[in-house]
Amino acid sequence: MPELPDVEIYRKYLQSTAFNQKIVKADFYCPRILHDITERRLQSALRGCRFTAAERHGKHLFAALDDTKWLVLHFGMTGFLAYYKDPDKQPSHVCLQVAFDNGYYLAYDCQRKLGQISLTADMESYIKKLGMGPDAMDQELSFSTFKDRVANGRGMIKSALMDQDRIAGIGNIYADEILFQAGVDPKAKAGRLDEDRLRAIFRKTKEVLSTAIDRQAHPEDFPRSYIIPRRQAGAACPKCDGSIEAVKVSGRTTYYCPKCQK
DNA sequence: ACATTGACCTGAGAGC
DNA sequence: TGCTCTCAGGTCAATG
Repeated sequence: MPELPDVEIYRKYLQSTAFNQKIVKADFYCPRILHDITERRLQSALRGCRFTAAERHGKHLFAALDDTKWLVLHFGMTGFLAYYKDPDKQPSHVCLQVAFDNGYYLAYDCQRKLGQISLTADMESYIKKLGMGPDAMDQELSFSTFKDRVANGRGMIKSALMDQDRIAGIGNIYADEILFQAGVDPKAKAGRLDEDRLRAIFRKTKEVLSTAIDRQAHPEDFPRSYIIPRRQAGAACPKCDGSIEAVKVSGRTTYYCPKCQK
């Protein structure tokens, strides 16, 4: 689930729930999710601290601990956050549970355990180390930077959009939506697209992602012209009288309308 | 340089 | 009802 819009919603959720409360305890339930850090070190980094800020870069969430270090959360395919007081509200695949002094808990839940939890003193260098490109929603991201990063190579445009090293934050389903809204064939060669199509993709990237954030990433609340709520082969295209087809692009199932996307 | 495949994990849903 | 099969919104490494 968690692509840029979902992680942005988690960021706001964290901000509006767990901020500025003292952490009294942290419990870990799946060691494999820890990345380059031991349970002990993370435990001692968390205890006694408060979450004081939350930033997002691509699909990564950075939660500041007393403004001195960052808890880094990546959600894999199935991760999410939950804040609750009643232990009955605890979700079923908790990997990390933080207890606060007000009696509430914050859980990082990840059913398939494909996410990662880490710690860093410096967010910028962490991002750099991972080789991530600029965030897709970064206000500073200009068309020319976007073009330089995305419109090169012989690969397909959908793969380029999903490549976190080029632009961070776009995953399988939002790549499909962006290309559907831009009217571009997901298999088109990234390096062969003309200026107009690239501009359309750039514009739709911002538009689709911000629309998704506004709608809380609930597909049922997306505009009627969106393809995301209709991700099945044979579904009616929301823009023409054709129908949606499923194909594989870089191994990922891709839904698109062959009539609208050339 | 790029596409493809399989691996990492677990569970939901389809089909029988 | 229960079994088996396929698939899932992410990423990485190995292979062609």
